[in-house]
Amino acid sequence: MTLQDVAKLAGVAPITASRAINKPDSVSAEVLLKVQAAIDRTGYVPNRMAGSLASSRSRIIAAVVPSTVMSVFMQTVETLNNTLFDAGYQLMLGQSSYSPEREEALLEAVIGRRPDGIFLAGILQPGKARTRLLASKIPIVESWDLTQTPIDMLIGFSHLEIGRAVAKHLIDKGRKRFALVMAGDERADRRATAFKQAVHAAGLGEVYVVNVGDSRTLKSGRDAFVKILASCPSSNAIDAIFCSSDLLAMGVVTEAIAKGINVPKTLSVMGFGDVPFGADVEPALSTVRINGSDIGRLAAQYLMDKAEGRPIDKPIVDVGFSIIERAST
Amino acid sequence: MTLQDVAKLAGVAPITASRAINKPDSVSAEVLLKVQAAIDRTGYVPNRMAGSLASSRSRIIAAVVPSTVMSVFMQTVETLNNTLFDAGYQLMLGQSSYSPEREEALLEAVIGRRPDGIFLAGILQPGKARTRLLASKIPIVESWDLTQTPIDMLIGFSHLEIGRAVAKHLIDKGRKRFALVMAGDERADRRATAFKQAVHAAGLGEVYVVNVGDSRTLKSGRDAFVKILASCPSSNAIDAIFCSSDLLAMGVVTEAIAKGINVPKTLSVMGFGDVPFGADVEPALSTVRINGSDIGRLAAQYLMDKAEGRPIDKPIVDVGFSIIERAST
DNA sequence: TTGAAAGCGCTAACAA
DNA sequence: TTGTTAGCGCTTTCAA
Repeated sequence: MTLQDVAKLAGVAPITASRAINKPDSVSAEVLLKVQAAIDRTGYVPNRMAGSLASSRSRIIAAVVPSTVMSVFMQTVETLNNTLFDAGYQLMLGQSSYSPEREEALLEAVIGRRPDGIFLAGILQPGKARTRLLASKIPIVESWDLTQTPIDMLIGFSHLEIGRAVAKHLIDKGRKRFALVMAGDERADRRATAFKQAVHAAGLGEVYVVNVGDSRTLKSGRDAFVKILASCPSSNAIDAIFCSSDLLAMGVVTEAIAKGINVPKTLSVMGFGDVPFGADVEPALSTVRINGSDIGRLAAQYLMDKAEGRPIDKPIVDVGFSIIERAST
Repeated sequence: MTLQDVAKLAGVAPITASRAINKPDSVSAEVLLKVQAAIDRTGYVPNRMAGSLASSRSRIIAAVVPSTVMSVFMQTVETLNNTLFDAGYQLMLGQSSYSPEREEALLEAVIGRRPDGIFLAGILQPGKARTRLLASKIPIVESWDLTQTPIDMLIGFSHLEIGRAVAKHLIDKGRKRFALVMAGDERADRRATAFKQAVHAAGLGEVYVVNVGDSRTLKSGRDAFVKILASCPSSNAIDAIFCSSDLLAMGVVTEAIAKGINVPKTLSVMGFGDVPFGADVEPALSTVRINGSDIGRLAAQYLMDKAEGRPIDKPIVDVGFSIIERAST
């Protein structure tokens, strides 16, 4: 079943059938009816692959994320996908699994598909992939971070500001002894750095840091808190912990409660990411909220606008964040 | 940059350059070197869209899931995606948002892309989309359920058996008064039905059911438990609850603890899906584990095998499930 | 092992 | 409003 067949059945030229399908307004009512009838009779589904090749417009957007299971990026991807689909686009999804090599291979494969746009969770460091992407002229949105030199467009927020804001929040609560529980993640490192600076600027002591590596689980949060308890003298106990994800924070809270430590009376715990159920656990988790849906929606809009030749008036957007104060602080 | 350009630069015919790229073994070492050099010099990335059209092999697999955020299907999708990528395939991801209309539109769009295979989270009910899919001859894996009449291939497990197994587990623990907390989901309904039958067969009383509709959140679990408390006389209180997802179960547990009810002493709670952190909350959550990764890996294998013309010797596979007993029961 | 010719199924550009 | 022609960038088929 090809457009040819449908056109023949409808008694029109292939291009007329094509127009009836893609730009129904540009065709007479009579033709529209005949083509529609032919399609219904044959069950014809246009081959978008061929259409893409002929028009150099694939109507595919690729998204590259580090991971998809329990990932803070998925809300963004979901909204991105839904927004794109409603506009006639499809999403190709790639996972880099936090590996730069894999990310590079992924990007190479992605370029081969000639997508009309690429969404990146994060900012791409200089390297072969970045050079390729730059050369490809494909519209690109980097995200979840800020930089003066994006490849193309950028929709993010400042991790430094977050570190400072969280420190301020905890200091305002009267906390004095801080710890950080962090996954091995460059963005988390920057939040941590800003957090430490703010703590020092307030004249408060050393910040104790636990790095959980690539293990972003609730269990790691529990383990990290055990480590903190073991390492810090109870005479001068940690009274506030900022974690690089909500799941880690929930682990810390779980372990603290299991050890009979009151959250938030004795210990404040703060997460990052605002998982959907953070408000409903006991105690409800204070956290940093990023509006992932906003990023997804805006990214879809930007990518489609650029692909369709519309101008982007603000290619770098800071969507900000909110400190969500709940029971855990 | 096209294959033409690269071929000209290398001093060979386009088809020879194509072979150097795709079947390096079928080409002399000398040619390989020249083509490789030309590619390196130009930064050429083959246009897979054109290749797909010419060869009728897109090396794209489409996956359709109800949702992606906090969804039990994501482990499957992640493994599916990784397995495919390692074999040179890309994944297109569609979300039906639990809407049959959207699913139908999605499937239509998917067919238009001429994927080499389609993965469906769940079983497709008879209807227009199913007919289309059947007619398209595209390899298809349905999943997460069992049926005698799949569209093509099937990798799943029995929801009836799960309902029975969970009932047995709770009855064996000496529980007598049961409730179900269920999202509006046909598969959950079947688990519920089998659960109720097993309870009745054991001579135990009516099962109290709370339907939370489309709200699969921890909050809904909490609300459901409030409802159960309000509706069931304390003289004959519910002592075991089976939930249609782990998140709902955690909500029930959270609310129970908040109300001073001991889990599991006074109340047993069982989830479904085995979220990654279920083992690490307090109390650890008993649940039904589906090996999502196995499903994803096998689905990728089946889809690629069929796409590449290899025979499938067992097109219907029951991957089973495990009852994971933890502290909450 | 290499190449020439033809064509995958569609749409852009132009003409009627 | 409709049609003709040419071609998107690659691979298949067949021949050398």
